[in-house]
Amino acid sequence: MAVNNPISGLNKIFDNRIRLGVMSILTVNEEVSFNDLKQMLEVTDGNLATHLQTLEESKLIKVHKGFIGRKTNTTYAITKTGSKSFNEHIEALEKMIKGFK
Amino acid sequence: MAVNNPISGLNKIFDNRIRLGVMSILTVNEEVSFNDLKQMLEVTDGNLATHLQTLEESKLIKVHKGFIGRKTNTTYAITKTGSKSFNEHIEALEKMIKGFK
DNA sequence: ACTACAACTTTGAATTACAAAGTGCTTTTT
DNA sequence: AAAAAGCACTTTGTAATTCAAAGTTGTAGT
Repeated sequence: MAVNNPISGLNKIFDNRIRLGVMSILTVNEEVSFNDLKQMLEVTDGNLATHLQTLEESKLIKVHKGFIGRKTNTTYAITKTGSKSFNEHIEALEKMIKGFK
Repeated sequence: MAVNNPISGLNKIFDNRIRLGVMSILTVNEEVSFNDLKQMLEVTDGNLATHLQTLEESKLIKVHKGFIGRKTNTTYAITKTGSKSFNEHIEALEKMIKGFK
C-alpha cells in the first residue's frame, strides 16, 4: 500500500451519499423514523429502503419496529460497530482534508 | 429542498473516491505526473485515465503535456473552478461532520 | 367501502466503475 | 540494430451500483 494514498482509509460503504447521509443523521439523532429519514434526505422510499438494508446487513445500523399507539413505527439507530466504522471513515476524511489545509 | 438535508451540498463528481483522491492530491501539489498519481492512488492506468478525463471535461483539472529532456511528461493541475468546487464540497462535508461533533 | 399512508419488495433500466488488452511513441537494454 | 520496457493513453467488455417506478401488505381515517 502506498504511504501517501489519501483515500486508503475510506470505507467503501460510505462512498454512497445516501448511506453517508443516513449515518450522519443517525450519529446526531438516536432514533429516526423511516419517514423522517426519507424527508431529510429527499429520496424515494424504495431507494432509501435498499440503502437501509445494505447498512443493516453490514450491522452498521439496527431497526426497531415499534408502535405509536396501534400504528406501526419503524425507527433506525446506529450500532456500536456503525459508530466505530463511521468515525474511522470521518477520521480518514479529516486526515485527507488536513493534508491540504 | 429539505433544510436538514446533510448531503445536499455535496458534489456528485466527488462521490467517487478516485476523483476525490486526485483532487485532494492536486490541492496539495501544484503539478503531479500521471505516474505519480497512479502510484499514490494505487489504481490501474486505464481506470485513472478515465477519471482524469471526467475531471478534465468538467474543467476541474487541467493537463499539461511537457517534456523532461526528450521524454514526454504529462502533468495535471487543479483549475480555479476545480479549487472552488472542491472547497465547496469539503465545506459541505465539514458542515455535515460538525453536525454531530 | 374507499382513500391514504407507511414501510417495504421486486423489477428493470440506466449509469458507473473497472480491469484487461491494445496502441503509438520513446527510451533503455542487450 | 533489435528487443524489451515504460508512458499515457483508448477501446472493449463486463460487473457492480444506483435508482425510479410499480406492486405489496397492513393499518388508519372518513
